[in-house]
Formats: sequence, structure tokens, C-alpha cells
Amino acid sequence: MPSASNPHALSMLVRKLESIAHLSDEEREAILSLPIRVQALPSRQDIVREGDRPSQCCLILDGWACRYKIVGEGRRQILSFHIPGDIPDLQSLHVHTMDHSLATVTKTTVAFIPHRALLDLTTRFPNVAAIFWRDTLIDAAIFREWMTSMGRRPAYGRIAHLFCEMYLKLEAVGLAAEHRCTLPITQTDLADALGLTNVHVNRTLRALRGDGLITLQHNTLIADRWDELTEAAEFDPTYLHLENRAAG
Amino acid sequence: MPSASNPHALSMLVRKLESIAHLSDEEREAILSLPIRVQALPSRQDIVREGDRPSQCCLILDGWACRYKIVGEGRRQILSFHIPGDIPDLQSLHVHTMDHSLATVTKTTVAFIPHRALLDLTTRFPNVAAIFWRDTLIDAAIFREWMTSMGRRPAYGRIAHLFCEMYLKLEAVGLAAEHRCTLPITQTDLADALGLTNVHVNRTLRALRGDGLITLQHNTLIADRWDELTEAAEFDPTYLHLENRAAG
DNA sequence: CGCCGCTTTGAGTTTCTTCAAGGTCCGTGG
DNA sequence: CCACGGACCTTGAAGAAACTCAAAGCGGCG
Repeated sequence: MPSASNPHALSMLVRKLESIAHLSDEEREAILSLPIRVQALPSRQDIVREGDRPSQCCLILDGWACRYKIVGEGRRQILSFHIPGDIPDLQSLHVHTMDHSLATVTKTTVAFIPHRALLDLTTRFPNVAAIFWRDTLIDAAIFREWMTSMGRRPAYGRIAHLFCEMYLKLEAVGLAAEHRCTLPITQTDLADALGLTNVHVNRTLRALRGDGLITLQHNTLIADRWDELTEAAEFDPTYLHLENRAAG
Repeated sequence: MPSASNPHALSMLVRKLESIAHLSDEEREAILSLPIRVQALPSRQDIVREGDRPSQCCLILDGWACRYKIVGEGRRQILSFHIPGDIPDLQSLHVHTMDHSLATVTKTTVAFIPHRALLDLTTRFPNVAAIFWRDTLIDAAIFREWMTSMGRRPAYGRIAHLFCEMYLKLEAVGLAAEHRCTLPITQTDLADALGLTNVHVNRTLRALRGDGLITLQHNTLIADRWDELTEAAEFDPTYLHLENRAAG
């Protein structure tokens, strides 16, 4: 269902950017008038593949996506999860060959924005360029935290840490509150994101539930004891650099 | 030993940037005339610490540095290694609070460049801004590859992969050739970078040596069988995005 | 109702860790 | 010149965390 220009779609991007930096009225207007092509995608579908040289970026409007790499025979590493407001392949503006793939996790609505329009925007508004740059830097900060989790946290804390992170990211764009959020991913996704197996994730989730830290059913996560969850995760939100919490 | 402006120092930065993008003469000149303060540091010394809000960036001129986080009691995760030409804290230009620390590995010479001078440079030369942005994006690509290693490669391939990466990074700035390079890090550093213990790294190195893939002594790494090493690592250099190999 | 994808559980195995003790190398000081 | 100390490397033995393989249970959707 292509759409020439849908202000509601781009307002998701504005909200995301305002969760990490300040936008002037003029900048907000310029972003809202970016040309987009809206598209609905089924779950589990590749959007961009490793080796591609895309000429557009992909803004998530609804649903979840993930970046991943495949190594060896069928071993998958999920590199990040993406929620509405994210542009998971923003790096393709300046790094032309994809070194990983991007796929939907759930049924997803995305908006494609031509590189040309984004580059033009960054030329006219250097401050918007800086904010996009900042967004990719926060992306990198999250990678660093995931590396730390995979290298130095046991499964229990690793899962807890991811839950804390996803909750705060969703909250920052107004998609979660009261320590409750949707988590539309399978245990196998979780395992591939955390460097574990689905079996071990299953057993560790049971431990988290047994300790009363979380409730997780029907794709809904409830952090019943947020403080204990962050403690188990050794979670410090600094790395998310959410300097301006978005209003709900 | 402060120095008002040392063209030799900044030529290391120019060489690094030219290994990932093209610079015009004017841009090169502007970079070479950045104000710097050169400083010699001993090994194992913090340069910037988690929580700091630096007002300058740090260019490595000689020696190695690393970024790291400490979690829990004394568990360390090394996030990246840095070699001459790198600006490991370039992200501090737009992400003001450090979410990790930066330290020397060996005796190191660094050049500090004020944020103000770098921001001014990026304002005057948007293309230089794009190249700096690109550099931080390649940084992120390397994080993704490390995540993939830690999540989905066993110790043997993980070590092999790091060796391939460091060799190519050194080669790209003219600091290595013929599958031989310096590797001035301890087995404990290696362990902390790869999410292993020093004991296990030691045993796995023995296996790599025993298989004839590498020679490693006196801080010198020789990839005796480069092709088998890359194969063991499932190494694909795409993620380094070395589009313009620097001449030696 | 039945299928398919996802979750759960069990049993046995591997990889990696922990703890502990020697060994080697090298710089420093007597 | 040699003894000493400290940092780093090496090795052994035991144990824990996580994996593999396999099967059964659950649940939502067509």
C-alpha cells in the first residue's frame, strides 16, 4: 500500500529522535515531509540481506525487526532488535555494503526513505545529521553492552539485561509503561540474540519466573520486581543515552 | 611533551581515514592543521573513564589502547583494540557521557584534539563529518562481528577471527605485512576481549600452534597458514569496509 | 479437528571455568 | 653477577554452565 507522504508514519521517527535529542520546529517539519513508501510485511521476512547495497533506509512503523548474521551452517546471531521509530539500516547511508541482514520478526509495517532524501536532509540541516549520527552511536553503545553481556554475564543475568533494555527502549517511545511491555519474540530468537540455545533459554526463563522476577506469557513481559530484575542484570541504563524521555 | 601542531602526528590520522574513504587535498590540509596536544602515556593507564564527559578526543599515535567495561566484581570485557590512527573516543563528540573506559595497553603516544576543533572541522567540511561518521559506523560493524564471535563461535575460531581482524587492520595503515604483525597483548587481555578465561585462551592457543596455523612469541604474531586461519575463523573481511587499502 | 510452530522436559555430553600450583622471563637492586 | 620479585604463561584436576539430541506437550489458526 504505497503512500506518497504520511505524516503519521513519520511522527514515529520524530518521537524516536526526540527521545535522544532536541529538534527545532523547522527540523521537525523537514523530517515530517520526507518522501516515504509505506509497506506491510509478513513476519520472518528479510528486508535487506548481507551483501546488498541498498539505496534506501527502512523506518519501522509497527512491529519488530532484527538484524542478524548467519555463520557456519545455520548458526544465527541476532545483533539487535528494532521497534517502531527505529531506522535499523541507517548505517547504509555511509557504509554501502550490508555486512548483516535485516528481517522482520513480527508482521511489520515499514516506511522506506530514499538515501537521496536523507542525504539531502542532512545537508540542509547539519544538526539533523548530527542527531542521525548520534542515533548510530547509541546503536553502537547498545552493541557494546550486548558484547559485555555475552562475554561476561551468565545466562540468567543476560536474559534479565535484555528485558530491562527492551522495556526502557519501548518506554522511551511511549510503547510501554508500568514495567509491562509486549515481547513478540520466540525463545529461539532470544537464544540467538544472547548467544545461547533455545533449550537453555527455556530453562533459565523458568528460573526467572520461579524467582518471581517476571511474568512472561502471550508475548507480554511483566517485570514483577523491576528492582530485583535490574539487580540480577547488573543493569545501568546510561548506555541507552536517553537524555530526553519522551512523554507517554 | 606538548606540541602546538605536529604534522607527523596527524598524518597517522590521514592515513587511517584514507584507508576507509577518499580525502580531497583541502580536507587533508584541514585535518593536518588540527590543534593537538601530544602526550606519552605508560602502559595500563586509563585515558578516559566510564562516566566522564570529555571535551577532547584521543588520537593514538603509537602503541595500543583498548576500550573496556567492568561488570560485577572485577570481571572485565574488552570492547575493542585500537592502533595508531584510531580515535577510539570519537563517539564522545555526540554522545557526551562515556559508557565505557579507554585505557592504554602498551606504552602509548596519543594526541588530544579538542572537541571544539573537531566540530568546527566537521562544520566547515561536511564530507569530513561524513567520513568521521563512517569511521564510527565501521567501529559498530566490528562490534557486530565481535558479538557474532562471542555468541556463535567456539574459542578456537574466536581467537583465530580476532587474529585475522587485527592483522588486516594493521596492514591497512601500513603497520603489518606478509601475514606478520606485532600483538602486544597478554593472554588475559585476549580472554577479556573474547569472553573467555586466560586459562582457556592458553590451552586454545596451544591448539592453534599445534595445528601449525600461527606462531606467537615475543609479542609477534605470524599467520603461518593464513588461508587455514581464515577458514577456522570463518573470516570474511567485508565488515571492515576497507575500501581503499592504504599503500605501505 | 488437525497441523505446525513453539515450548517444555529428560538424559548424557562437551566446552569452558575455577582453583591451585609451578614455571619462565625479565628488570631491578644488592 | 646473581638473587629477588612481579607479571605473565603453563599445566593439572575437578566442577559448573551450557549444549546436543530426542521426545512429548501445548496452543493457536485454518
